[in-house]
Amino acid sequence: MVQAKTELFTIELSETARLYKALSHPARLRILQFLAETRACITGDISEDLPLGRTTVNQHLRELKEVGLIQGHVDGVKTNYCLNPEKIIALKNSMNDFFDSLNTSNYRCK
Amino acid sequence: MVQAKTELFTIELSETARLYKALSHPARLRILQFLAETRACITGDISEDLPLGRTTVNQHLRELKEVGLIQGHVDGVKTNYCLNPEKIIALKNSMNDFFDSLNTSNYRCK
DNA sequence: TAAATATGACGTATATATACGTTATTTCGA
DNA sequence: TCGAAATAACGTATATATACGTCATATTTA
Repeated sequence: MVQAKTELFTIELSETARLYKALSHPARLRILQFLAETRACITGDISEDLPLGRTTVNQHLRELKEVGLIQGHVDGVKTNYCLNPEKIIALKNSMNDFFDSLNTSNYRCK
Repeated sequence: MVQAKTELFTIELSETARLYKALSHPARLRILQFLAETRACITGDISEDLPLGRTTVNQHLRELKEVGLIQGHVDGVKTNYCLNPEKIIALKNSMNDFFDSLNTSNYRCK
């Protein structure tokens, strides 16, 4: 086996890393911004706003949904996507916690 | 071509995504914490602290160095690694800016 | 009811990431 | 000076990620 060593780390670290990974692609960041701007929770044709194919965008949406950052409500043929504010705030806090844990305030090298 | 569509997005978004990607692996998060704890800037044998081989750790270190989150000072045969506080703080701010830009305070779905 | 539309699921090709062995290089100490 | 020790560079195998075409399904609406 070459990978999957992710389990050898703290659950907390792994979970944090998983969230960062969800944000590690510009398309997904853009999708989040887009959903925030048009809080109308527009359908999957967010693809109109992106230089990517529909299926690709759908894939990114799925990834964001998997980590809970967005939600999708089926409405007939369409699917309304929207942010999950609670999760977003939780993520923000988690990030700040991590950075605070680094505590670089008095950090001195060497 | 199948990938490299990263260039089709804002430089800012791409850069932000690149930073998140640097944080998307538990080993790299752990390395940052380790460097923060033992602010002695211990050598590359950070590998002692990780369930990974030396070369793998070195690779992660290189990635962190590439985005500027850590620095490496050669000291004879050894290399002293340490955090780059400025960059870390900048990253933290960048993250908060991004999340603030989402402005979920009055977000309402649908 | 039939055709159009919107999606998600599935499959696939290519690019990256991850993990690590091996080798070359550099430096310190005997 | 020579060998040991610490690294970085390089190469490679496997796992994931990315992008997209195609197809099946479901919902409208004509």
